[in-house]
Amino acid sequence: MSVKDQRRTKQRSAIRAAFERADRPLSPLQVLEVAQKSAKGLGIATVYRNIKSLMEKGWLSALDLPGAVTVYERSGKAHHHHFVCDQCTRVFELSGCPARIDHLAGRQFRVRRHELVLYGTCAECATRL
Amino acid sequence: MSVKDQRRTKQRSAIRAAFERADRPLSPLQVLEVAQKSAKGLGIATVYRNIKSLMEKGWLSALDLPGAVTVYERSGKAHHHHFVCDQCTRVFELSGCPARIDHLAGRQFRVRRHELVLYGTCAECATRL
DNA sequence: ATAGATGCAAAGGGTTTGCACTTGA
DNA sequence: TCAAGTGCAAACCCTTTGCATCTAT
Repeated sequence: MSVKDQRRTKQRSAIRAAFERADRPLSPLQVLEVAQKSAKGLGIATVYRNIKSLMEKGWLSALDLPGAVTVYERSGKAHHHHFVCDQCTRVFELSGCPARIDHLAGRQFRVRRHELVLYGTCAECATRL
Repeated sequence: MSVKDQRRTKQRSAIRAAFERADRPLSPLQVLEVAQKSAKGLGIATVYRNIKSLMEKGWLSALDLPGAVTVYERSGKAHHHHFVCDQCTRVFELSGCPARIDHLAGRQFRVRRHELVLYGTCAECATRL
């Protein structure tokens, strides 16, 4: 019974560090790129396996945005929404939430949560275009 | 250079008919199943190709909800959002759109569009529970 | 020593594409 | 006739899995 032993490996540390240092949600591929800098030879399968276990531990939350691959971020943040850049596909966190957003649904619906995603061009890509 | 000729084929008719008769958005696989009844031998590739061309013609719109495969519905509706019932998974259309929703993103982002999905329980399921 | 962790490559889903054949106009 | 359209299978992209090897403990 009991929790599976979790060994301390450099791959695991590098993956967690990638999320801890990121200021935005990361895709598995983005995690791989960042983590490979400190864990040579790291494979994508290990990234997926670790993301899965970090999800199960509740350390990570998945963001399944329309039109983009699933990205992951550390759990426990305040309610917020996201901006997706159409050019570089990076996902940014936005703070705040429009008031009364749940009122859009009529009285016949009981709203429990919502997802809001803004799409467009980020500052960096706007400069490049 | 002109618009490509569009021939009338039984496959194309069957695919369009599937959408015309459906009372809800359909996935490519669901379209295949329905359309094969009137177009024997219809292949999934043809479904994808026709969906793509119907999208380009503006006849179809994609509904890319988080956590589900992309489904398609006939276009022509005004800008709207959706409510997804957690119990029955049906998707309902909502009318209207919160003012200033795009202002959530700071000045460094150029917002071009947005997606808003409300989740909860629909009236029917609320009664049943 | 030994079970957990990893890397690689192959396998899986869903979607797209190359190609030769079919068919509408 | 002959290019648009189609079916099939292979290719792709992202994610998962099998397996032999490696390694933290």
